[in-house]
Amino acid sequence: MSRVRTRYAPSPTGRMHVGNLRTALYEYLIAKHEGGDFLLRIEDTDQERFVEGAIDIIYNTLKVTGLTHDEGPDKDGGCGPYVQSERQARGIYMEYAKQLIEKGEAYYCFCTKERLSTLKSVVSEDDKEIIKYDKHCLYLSKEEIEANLTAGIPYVIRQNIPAEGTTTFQDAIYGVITVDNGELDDMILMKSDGFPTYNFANVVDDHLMRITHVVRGNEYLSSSPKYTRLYHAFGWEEPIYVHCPLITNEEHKKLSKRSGHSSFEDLLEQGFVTEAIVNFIALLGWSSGTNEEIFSLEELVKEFDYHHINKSPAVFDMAKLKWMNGEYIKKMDNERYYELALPYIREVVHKELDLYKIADLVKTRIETFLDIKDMIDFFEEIPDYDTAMYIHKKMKTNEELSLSILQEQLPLLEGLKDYSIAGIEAVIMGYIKEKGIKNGTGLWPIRTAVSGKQSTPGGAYEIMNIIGKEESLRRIKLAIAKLSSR
RNA sequence: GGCUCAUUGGUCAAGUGGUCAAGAUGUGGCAUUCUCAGUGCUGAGACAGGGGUUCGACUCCCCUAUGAGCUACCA
Repeated sequence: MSRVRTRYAPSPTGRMHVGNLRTALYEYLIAKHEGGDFLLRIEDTDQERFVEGAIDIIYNTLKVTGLTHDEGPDKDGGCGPYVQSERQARGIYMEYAKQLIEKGEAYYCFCTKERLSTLKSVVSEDDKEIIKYDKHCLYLSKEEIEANLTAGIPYVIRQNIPAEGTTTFQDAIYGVITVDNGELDDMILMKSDGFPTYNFANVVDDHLMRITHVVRGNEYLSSSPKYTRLYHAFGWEEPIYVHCPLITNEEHKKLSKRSGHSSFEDLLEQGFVTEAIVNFIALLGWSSGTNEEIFSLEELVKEFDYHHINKSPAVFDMAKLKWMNGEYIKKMDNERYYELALPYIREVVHKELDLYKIADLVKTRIETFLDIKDMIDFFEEIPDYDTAMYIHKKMKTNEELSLSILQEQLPLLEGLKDYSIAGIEAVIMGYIKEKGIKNGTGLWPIRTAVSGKQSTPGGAYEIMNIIGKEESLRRIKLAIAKLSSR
């Protein structure tokens, strides 16, 4: 068997859609699982949609996710160029298109947009249109074609698909699929601007680059027969097709920009880490068959068997991604964690506090980095809270009791020299023991007083230690004032 | 409208003729804890419907329903 070669062939049109990223991931995994090659090819045949900077996004995404390509525009492996506009400039596509014309498998078409539009027919009020080319130009004589060509009339080259018969292809996931040729449109291979369409360039390049497994989203399933016909027309061996199930939003519709989390960049902005994103999308449409769900890229390479890819569409479930992200944050080594978390902490904490300690506190409690802000804002400034917060049935405490507890603890804390967590604990626990009250009864008022929050990351000791003695006392006195003037 | 594909708990999913139909996430409860988180235990929750085939169907076939994708000089 020949060496496995897969390719990621994105169009530089903007952000990295998670569906595309998953395709890239699967392509990488299929290749690496077999020790094969993973190539990058830029499909920039649509000049209209080209977005400046999009290529950088592609490179950067592959880099940060670890999907390292073996060949590509920046890594020549002998199949270059790896950018379709450059290949177009070399006349590669036109050359092959002409081969097809000679074989009668394609033909020049000089039809204008106007004529084409008369072919459209509106079937229902749902503006569903059937557009099928009528092969008008297929019947042009050689002389007419020559005349048109020399006259410089714009043309496209269309694939010639017979009206009769059927076309069958095989997909590794969906099995054997057969369609009537009558259903297939004579699709355009070469556009009037001299560029190939995706449909054509893709087939030509996949062959020239010796791609063995073509992985793509299942929105291409219905056009696959046309590609099959192209391979047959050339007499080329078809690659193994691996069509992946669609990724949808909560409404079960194709994930689009409107969902707000359709791209890799969106997710990064929303506080997700790359490993979690990769892990999560790997599981959208694929399962290892075991109960394991947390996989590093290396583990995925080892485990990935594309035959286990699912057929049905998968909903992109943010709740589960968040959970998984939290798992990754918890396991993250501190150096990287601080680097990622500190910027978010600095957004809300401007005082001279030990931000590392705050980071430690939230590390096991956040799911995304965006969770940090609301969790730690009280370190900067105590919020204006309601004294009702001191009423807690389970802690067996209320406003009166809290007031007296705070009043009694205040002098003890004022006299405390060692303001370490252990030092604070010793004083407060000493008080609680002496009074013979529940831990919660003694601690609830304090934690509330220094945080002004119902819930906080960490307990009273940790908070007091971080905000320091002076600020702790200020907040406790404030609490006493609040409770007294109730 | 036509074509193609799909259909196991809310979601991701295991499962390929005989299972009390895994697991995860989410969700309810209990316990532990100064709150939160976490951890432990525990609960509820699924084979779209109808016909076949078979001794026996989640698993195979057909129909229906529902959903999705495609139907561009976009990919």
